[in-house]
Amino acid sequence: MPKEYYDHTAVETKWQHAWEEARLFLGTQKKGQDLVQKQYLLFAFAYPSGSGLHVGHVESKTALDIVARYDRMNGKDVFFPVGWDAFGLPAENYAIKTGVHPAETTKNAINTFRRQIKRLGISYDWDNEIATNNPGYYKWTQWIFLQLYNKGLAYQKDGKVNWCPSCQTVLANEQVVEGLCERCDSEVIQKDMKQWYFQITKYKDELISGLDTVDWPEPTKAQQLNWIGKKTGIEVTYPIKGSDKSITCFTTRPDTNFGATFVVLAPEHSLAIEVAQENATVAAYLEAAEKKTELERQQEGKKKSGAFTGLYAVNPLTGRDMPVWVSDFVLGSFGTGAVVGVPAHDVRDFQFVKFVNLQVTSSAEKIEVIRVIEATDGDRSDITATEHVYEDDGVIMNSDFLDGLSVSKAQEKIMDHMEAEGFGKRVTTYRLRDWLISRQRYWGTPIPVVYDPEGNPHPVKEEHLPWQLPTDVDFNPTGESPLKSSKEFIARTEKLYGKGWRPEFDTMDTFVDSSWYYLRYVDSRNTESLAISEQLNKWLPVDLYMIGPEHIVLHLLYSRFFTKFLRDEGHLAFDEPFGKMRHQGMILGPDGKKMSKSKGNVINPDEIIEKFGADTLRVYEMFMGPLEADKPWDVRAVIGVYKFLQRINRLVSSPTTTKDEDISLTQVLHQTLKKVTEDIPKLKFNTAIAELMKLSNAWEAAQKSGADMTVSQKEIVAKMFAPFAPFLADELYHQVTGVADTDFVHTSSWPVFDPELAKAQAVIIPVQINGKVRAQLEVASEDIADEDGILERARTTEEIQKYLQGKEIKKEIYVPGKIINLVVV
RNA sequence: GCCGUGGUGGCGGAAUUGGUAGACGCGCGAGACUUAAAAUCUCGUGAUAGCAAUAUCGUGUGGGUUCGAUUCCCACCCGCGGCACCA
Repeated sequence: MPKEYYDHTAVETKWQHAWEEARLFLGTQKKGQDLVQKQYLLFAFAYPSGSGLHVGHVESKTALDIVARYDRMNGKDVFFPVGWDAFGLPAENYAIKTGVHPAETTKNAINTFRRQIKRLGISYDWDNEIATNNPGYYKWTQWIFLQLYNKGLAYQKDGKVNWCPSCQTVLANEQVVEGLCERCDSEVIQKDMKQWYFQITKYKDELISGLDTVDWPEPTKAQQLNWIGKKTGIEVTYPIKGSDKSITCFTTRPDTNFGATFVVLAPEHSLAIEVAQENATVAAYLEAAEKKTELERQQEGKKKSGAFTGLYAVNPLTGRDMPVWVSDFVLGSFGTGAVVGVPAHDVRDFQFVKFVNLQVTSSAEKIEVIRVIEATDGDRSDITATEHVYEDDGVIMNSDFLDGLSVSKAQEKIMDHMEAEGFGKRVTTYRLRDWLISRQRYWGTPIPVVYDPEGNPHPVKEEHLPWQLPTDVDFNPTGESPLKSSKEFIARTEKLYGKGWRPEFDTMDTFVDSSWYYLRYVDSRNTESLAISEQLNKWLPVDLYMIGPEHIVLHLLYSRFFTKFLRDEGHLAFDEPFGKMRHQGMILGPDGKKMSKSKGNVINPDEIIEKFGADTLRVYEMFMGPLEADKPWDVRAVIGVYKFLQRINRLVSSPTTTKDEDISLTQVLHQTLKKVTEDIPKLKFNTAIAELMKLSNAWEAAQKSGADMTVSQKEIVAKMFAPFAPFLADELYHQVTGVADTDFVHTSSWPVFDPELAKAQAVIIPVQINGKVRAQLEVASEDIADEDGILERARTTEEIQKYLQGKEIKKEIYVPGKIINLVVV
């Protein structure tokens, strides 16, 4: 490094230690104290992975740290805690591979993360650090379980669960990705087990309505809504011809029911199973369908298959006989497990008809396609190809008393009619299912339940909490819960509850741990309660939550459920845990692809810090682009930021050559201050940094002509850098002001810009002829309202005159302060 | 297939209640300093044509609205993320 460069390592370690020594950002819980203006900033609970901090962590942590430092300088009470989502499968899998105990792995990983984060200069309040594997924490995870249990919201249920043969554990439906295990990509099979569930569905309607009260990105809300999946539709009952039986189908499009021409049962439907007793074709089909995995059924989605039951259902609207088929494109778990087919207005139905009509021999068995909606372009032609299937809005036709109505009006009318005639019943369905929390794993919070000798579950007594995770455990997978191998665990249970009693051997889904951590922070060392109400209601809800898009559905939904439950229990006085939420984008490798070890495109933050310093890493990542966008890493651009910080250091720390302000430089300074002040709360860090770069350019130019900033102006510059490059900023602040090393730029107050100085002095107004810029007018800012005068000037400008020769001005447009357009012919 | 989201120079990006497209940075080119290099500084840098002034084109593609469109409307193409054939 050249001599004139400041030594980033020396500067950064110096201030890191000075802040630590001064306990600068600690003790912010403020128990028993009033708050000026609270600002609870929360970073998504991080899993301390063995590979250490990732540049993606750096991005979101830095973004929040900028807000934290800025808000503190603006006099707010900032609460910015940190903790670890420390239970989880990776540590257990690592233990299985290497024999190193998960507790050991986790401790080491946390130490690494802690060191890296401190080196980055994130101004966390480490006093409140928590980790979910700490008994002092999971005591309260278990306590919440007991509260849910007492209210009947934690219950056991038998049923098919997703079983991952590799992880040897059960997965929630939500954790199965395209039939594969979310974590290890093994194919998931179905298995019967007794499991613990939380009844999140109790809150389904409030989980919907609460979204109206939070400041979240709209697409995030939409994803939550889709996940909950509230749908209003109608169950229509069709009698079966020549029988006293009937089939009930659920549909959201009853408006198309005059075009219904067939019915399909899921292979799991009871009637299908009944028919299979005497119909060999159907029996064979059911057998084949049962063998298919969820994945196969998905993959074969477009390739329809099925078997005819020989039955006909009667459409009461038309009197038409509708053949009843069995097909696995209909899901047994959704609606009623039976669907009425309208091939003209549903692509899947049309494809099924195509399959059937190729299959059957007699034309009487072929299924008809009847159009009942006229397209918005007036198209009423027959539907003969998949591309013509019309699923959109339009005008109803071929539908007796519905003809001429819009889709939505027809839906209301037909549902009224079906209910009045007694063959339909309006129903609301939800996609959301209860939350399966049992895991047959070691490295998690033990479920606080014991079983009496008859096998009946009983909650662990509260005085026995924390119900400790045993350590004498063989965590190698055997297909059974690892906790079964602990002698201590069983002995403990018998000692406390009696001979023949057994503990629950399953642990909880780690999503349970992370569904309430934001509550614990505000009173993190409390041994009597999960946190006292006064602290909870003082700090929460969270004012800014920064999480990656991968947590949009599950974590948020579960956290919101816990918050609502604890509110109902009287512990919380708010309904939603996270007021404002924003997402950071992904930092991609230099090749524009997602970073991964296998692609070899991973950028290690430690290396960047060593070469260029934490300030450079921070400023670079903030300068890459908008926070929420995915951005590729550019190795060379990092150096550009490094040089920029070196230049700022040079400019601020060089001897001040003037006492008098240079007015134009002062104006630029205040314009910069205005922009930075406005951009930080909007999280528009990339443009704020661009503005600071412009300032350094203007400053350098001013120096060449003999001008300089005054000492107090340099102080403003140092303060503006404090949120972005906190180490350099403190170094410069001390150089400029000469304050003692026990004072810090981070405890100084944010400078206030002068609106007069920040205002542009003169406005450049482009003059267009027929929309093309031909000249520019410089107009003093006090004159911009003078429309006539400005238009006159525009017309008489020399460059404009030549375009007006022999032409007539048809129209003159003046947008004050923005543009002039002369329309000529 | 469905849902969401995005597409702007060689690259990252800036600018949208419709008003000079390309701020800022990277890269590249030329120059200054230097024995030389590094570092630093200066100038230039959307494309095409031209010595130049300048002209024309230009924000994924094709239309439309408008005095004026990256921004609004319609259709389409491509990338990314998510997914549950959800009736």
